[in-house]
Amino acid sequence: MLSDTSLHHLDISHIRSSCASCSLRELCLPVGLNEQEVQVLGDVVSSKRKVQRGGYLHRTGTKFQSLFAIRSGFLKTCVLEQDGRQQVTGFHMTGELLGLDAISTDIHTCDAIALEDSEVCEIPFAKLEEISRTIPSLMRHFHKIMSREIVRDHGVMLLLGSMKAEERLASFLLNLSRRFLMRGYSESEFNLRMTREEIGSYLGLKLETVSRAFSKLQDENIITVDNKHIQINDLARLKIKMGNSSCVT
Amino acid sequence: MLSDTSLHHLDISHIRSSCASCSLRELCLPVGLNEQEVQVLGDVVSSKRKVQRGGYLHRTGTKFQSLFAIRSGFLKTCVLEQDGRQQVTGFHMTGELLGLDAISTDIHTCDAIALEDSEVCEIPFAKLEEISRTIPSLMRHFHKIMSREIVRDHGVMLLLGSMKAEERLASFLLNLSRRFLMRGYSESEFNLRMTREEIGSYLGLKLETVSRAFSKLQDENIITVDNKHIQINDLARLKIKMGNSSCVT
DNA sequence: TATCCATTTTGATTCAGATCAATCAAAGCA
DNA sequence: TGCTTTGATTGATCTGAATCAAAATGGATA
Repeated sequence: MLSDTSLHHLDISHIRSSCASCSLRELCLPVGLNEQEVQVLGDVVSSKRKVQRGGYLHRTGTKFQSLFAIRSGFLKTCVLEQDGRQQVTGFHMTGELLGLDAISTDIHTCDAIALEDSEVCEIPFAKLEEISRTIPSLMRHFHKIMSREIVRDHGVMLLLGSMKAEERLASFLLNLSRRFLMRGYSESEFNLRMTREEIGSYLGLKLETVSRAFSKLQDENIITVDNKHIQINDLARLKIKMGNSSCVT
Repeated sequence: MLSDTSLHHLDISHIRSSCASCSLRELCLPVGLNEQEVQVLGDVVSSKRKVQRGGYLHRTGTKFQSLFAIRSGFLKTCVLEQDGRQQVTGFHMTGELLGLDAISTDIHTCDAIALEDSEVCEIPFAKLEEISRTIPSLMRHFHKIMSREIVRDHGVMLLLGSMKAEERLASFLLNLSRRFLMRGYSESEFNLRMTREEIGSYLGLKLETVSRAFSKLQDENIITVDNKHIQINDLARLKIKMGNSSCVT
């Protein structure tokens, strides 16, 4: 259902970075590059930037210059309408690439806000396009990342268009679980970085509904909730929750 | 709100195509290329393909080879879950590019089905990547198209996550209206190519709700509905319908 | 430590949209 | 020409989530 933008499941352990300002190893871009190519890429990834919890990485309407690769931390992206309506379009963690939406018009179409102190590498997009001409595998990889974002969004559309509250939450938790696992963390126990309201915005639900769905899953002993701390007790049953509204008793 | 994938609002009238099999002029790709570059691109756009109404352009799970640029006609794309749940992810018309989701894994992640007899140009993706290395403006443009698709999807997410039935339908109609206008057709009068059920699937509503929303807008004299034929009587009021659930009486 | 504010949980009530069902219209076909 | 199928409309009823409201919890800070 929900997938994500990074390619961390690919093996990048063989890559050594020679970039001074920013360890390329941790980025999602250098997959499959040789030593020399990584060096070229290193020159592109110009600078490291820190964003405090609550701070903006970029704002809607501002000029687009660079993509941002998350080195550490946790961010949300959200779009807002003129009438004040707001929607969280994604939660983003280490290794993922932000700013892809802005390529279209050279203007950022969403806000990116840190949900905890975060660190990103800035990747000037013009330079990235430039060198991707000489490194086909980099270009290829970049296209896959963009495409993956489209696939992810289609998954969210399916979720928003056809799932019930509890299914949406199950889907959301399983998505987080898998992404934590891919990064070497526990898949069954983690801390949420976002509020119930932010989860609700992402899932198209009100915060009270999110809270009730948490409580319901806890009552069924599928998860244990302690405020932001989540323990998944029964991954299998959580998966069942996600995908069978139509055939459940 | 809902945007689309093409770049037809850009002026491409100066472009003359020398491609035998397929008039490039109508595609979304050759924007801003010179004569010689268009010729190079022409060699890439290998073949024209017809898809009958109801026929598949591509199916979920099949190997990805090519993007498809729509020359004429109207198609829908839809994703489906193992449990049979289905969701229309988009409606696509002349000049738009299909298949972007498949770049990610080299496998199509959605079905593309013609809603009327359609014609597409097949663009082998490997070749497109190849020549985009030598034509920077083409690469640039391709990136913008992908990014635009992401922005479009975010718009749909906002719609599905926070709009009421009537607002969703208004947004949908306005989106179609604008796209018809861009292609030189009437913005106030057109025929829908899809059923109420398909509209419902796209908008996260049941077909009865779509039908009721049509009737409601008609009762208010904002549109006139005759089965698939839609006349927009008051574009301004339709726009108001779209964006003010929170502040309306 | 006490206070304040944000967040979360839970309950009661309401409502928009789903569901169930009937009717109607148009299109294809024997 | 009647028959069947598909799609659209409309009505009645039901239900899941929103809304309104209150209480509980937690974290930050003076």
